[in-house]
Amino acid sequence: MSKKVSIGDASRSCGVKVPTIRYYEQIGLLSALPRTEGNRRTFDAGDLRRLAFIRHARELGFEIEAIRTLLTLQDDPHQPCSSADAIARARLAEVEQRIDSLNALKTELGVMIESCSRGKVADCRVIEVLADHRQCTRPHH
Amino acid sequence: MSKKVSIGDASRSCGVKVPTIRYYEQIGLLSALPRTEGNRRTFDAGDLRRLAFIRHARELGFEIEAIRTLLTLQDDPHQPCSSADAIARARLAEVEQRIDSLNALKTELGVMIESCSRGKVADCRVIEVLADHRQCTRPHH
DNA sequence: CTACATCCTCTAGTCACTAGAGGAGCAAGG
DNA sequence: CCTTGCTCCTCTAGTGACTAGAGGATGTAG
Repeated sequence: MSKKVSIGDASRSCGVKVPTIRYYEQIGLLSALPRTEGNRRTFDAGDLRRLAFIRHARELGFEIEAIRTLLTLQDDPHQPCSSADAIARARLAEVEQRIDSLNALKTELGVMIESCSRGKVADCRVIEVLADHRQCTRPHH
Repeated sequence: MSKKVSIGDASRSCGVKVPTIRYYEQIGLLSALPRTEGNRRTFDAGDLRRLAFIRHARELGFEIEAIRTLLTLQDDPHQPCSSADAIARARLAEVEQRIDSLNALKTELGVMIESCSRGKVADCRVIEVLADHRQCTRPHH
């Protein structure tokens, strides 16, 4: 009934590389896809939605195991969504921490580059700052 | 002459795990460390500096190969420091990009969590947003 | 002298893919 | 019908930067 597409089409329409799709099937993130007579995988609209879901979640930095949980939740819409909420919150916390440390790093790199005299390595602040942790602008790590 | 310390002491003083130190030696990031009669690695002040340099650079997100380049620059202070500068600049650009995309992500996760009705999965915005890319607050990816 | 901590080497596992070999299916042009 | 060339298949191995564990040797404190 519904249109079936090839792995190449699925790849193009969802923006997930062909080998990655096969990998997702292999690890059971996509359930075993039906094959044509010639042993080629076929994707229906549901498979494509699932694949797009995975892609989007990966882009947001969710780990495969977290996505696996989200997918099982999605498969049973009568469960309370607190698990999904918890996963998203944990991810948010991670992201916020990462942003903080990247900001500290940005400052530090900026200082390093600014103060590089562009002469010889002997005077190079990039090397110097890396060599001596105490020169960090902030004791962030 | 200079005090020699064990791998455990080096680990504690530099904040790099013991197996990681051995790994760095194995890949040639630390040159082969002298051994005691009992075949134990010994670290002098120079080795510790080098290790601290590596640790710091890793914390700043430099890749091993970039660090290898930085270390060879450090070993020959008469070279121009433009390579070190270029590495740092490239890294800064990466960091800035990463911060931008994490900020976009943070917004998105925030919206997802905010609007989760904390009911059943059927109504859960976390799942819904992940399932449908078009609901993203910004078309950042 | 006996615990026990620390060290050694070596292999294999992690995560999420990515690359490549070697071969089969399929659609279009000649 | 045949060839060209694309897509697809499976399988194995490689990536980066470690981490875990087995199995054994060495060093140190009581």
